[in-house]
Amino acid sequence: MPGFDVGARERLNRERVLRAAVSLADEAGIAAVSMRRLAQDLGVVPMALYKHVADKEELLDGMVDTVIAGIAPPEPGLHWKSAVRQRVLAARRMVLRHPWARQAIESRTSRTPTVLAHLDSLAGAFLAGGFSADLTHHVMHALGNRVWGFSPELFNAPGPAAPRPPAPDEQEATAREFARRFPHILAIATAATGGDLAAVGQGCDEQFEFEFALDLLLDGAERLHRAGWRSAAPAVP
Amino acid sequence: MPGFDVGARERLNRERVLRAAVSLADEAGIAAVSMRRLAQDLGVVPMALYKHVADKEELLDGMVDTVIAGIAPPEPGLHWKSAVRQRVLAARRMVLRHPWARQAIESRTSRTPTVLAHLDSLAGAFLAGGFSADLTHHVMHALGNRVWGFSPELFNAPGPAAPRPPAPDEQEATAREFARRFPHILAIATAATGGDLAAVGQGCDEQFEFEFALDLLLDGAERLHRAGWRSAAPAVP
DNA sequence: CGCGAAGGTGTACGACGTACACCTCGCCGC
DNA sequence: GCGGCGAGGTGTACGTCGTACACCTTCGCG
Repeated sequence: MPGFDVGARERLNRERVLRAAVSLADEAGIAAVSMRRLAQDLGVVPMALYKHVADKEELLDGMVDTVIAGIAPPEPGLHWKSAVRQRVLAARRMVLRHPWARQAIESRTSRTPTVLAHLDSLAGAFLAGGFSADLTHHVMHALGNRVWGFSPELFNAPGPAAPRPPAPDEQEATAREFARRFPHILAIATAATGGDLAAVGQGCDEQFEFEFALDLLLDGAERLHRAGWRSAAPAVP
Repeated sequence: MPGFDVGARERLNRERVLRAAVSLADEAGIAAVSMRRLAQDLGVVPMALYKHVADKEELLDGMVDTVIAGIAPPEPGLHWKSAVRQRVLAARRMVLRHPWARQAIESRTSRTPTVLAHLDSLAGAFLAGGFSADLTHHVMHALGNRVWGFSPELFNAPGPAAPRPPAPDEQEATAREFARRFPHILAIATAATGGDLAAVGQGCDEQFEFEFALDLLLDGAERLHRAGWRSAAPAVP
């Protein structure tokens, strides 16, 4: 009965594919995003996706694009530092909503217009604040991945599940061994918990670390800017 | 004829496996490192590798370990800043020798003893310089991936080959469009080449960017240290 | 009404990681 | 010498992946 299929799914298009992929990644992790699984979620045969997306790489690019496009622009008329800060923290909120985005962004190689637009907006804030293009360039590099709202996890990034919970006695032995081999790590890890040794395992306040680093960099930028920083002149013509 | 196979390959062991994997990655890229291909290089059947390595994850961990273990420690008795700088730049030389290491490190989730030893040594330099554990902790986070000798590539990381060389006329149109949509990017990209528009495509001086960021962070750290920085005290007991 | 293109299908191929059962040494105490 | 035992290497097989290619269906438009 053609024309009668009540629940007939509407046609696919690029946007529906990307949104489904983002949802799938949100719910089941980026590793679960395979062409086959995604097609299944869309009630369609795997090869159908290839009519809307060149290949899996482009799918990932599109997913990253989709979430980056949702980063809120800062209010207009802000001081450059606040503008940058707002935009970066907005990016961070996005990354916290889509934890897979961190890894996806890191693995992307091409720079799509959406990605460029974000970078452009950030660069624009510095330039509007009177920074030289030169200094802006270097400061953006100094920010690094923080422009995407994340910084690398230096210490713990335990996967879905920790390998195994050790027995209490061997845990004690392990801790002693750790303290002997990596005393400085122990010192700074303990510092993060205010001296509470037992709390060391839980990692640190990521948000604080992120803002600490962001401010360190922005303050450094401000100091250079005020000091009239310019890159060493190349050989004069 | 047992006992007669003149060129009999000696037995495998974990180290031989890891070294072969590193060589393979050096020569053919990290994507070429599959259990099957690696086994072939070693003249052995794929499953043989599993007697020396639990699974592919552990292989990658081992490869990262192998190269990190080769990072030169800084000379003793250095000022903290020089010590950190030397060790980080040594890490960078390692990453430049093994370009795949960047991606591999980023994708690793577990922190092996070798990895911890590197971090510990770095933390130790700050602490020996009189930094509080607290400040050291935050500064290490601020350094982020730079402790491994790389910073994220904000702009170009073209894969093995650029997608395709556009015809000159459409290139001109593309450039005009780019300038219209991303004026700030254009400004800072041009700055990096000293105003040479034609040279924009080649990216920037990565080494310079790396050291710029590193120094920005280290100088910021030094300023905080000298100012007697301490994290906001938690509610007093 | 008919046709061309856009969108969806079915089948198939060659990778990949790795579970599991097996074989084959080399070394050990006897 | 000898029996056996454990570490190391093998063979086969399964399920998953991305995607090439030929095909069919549906829709919009002249």
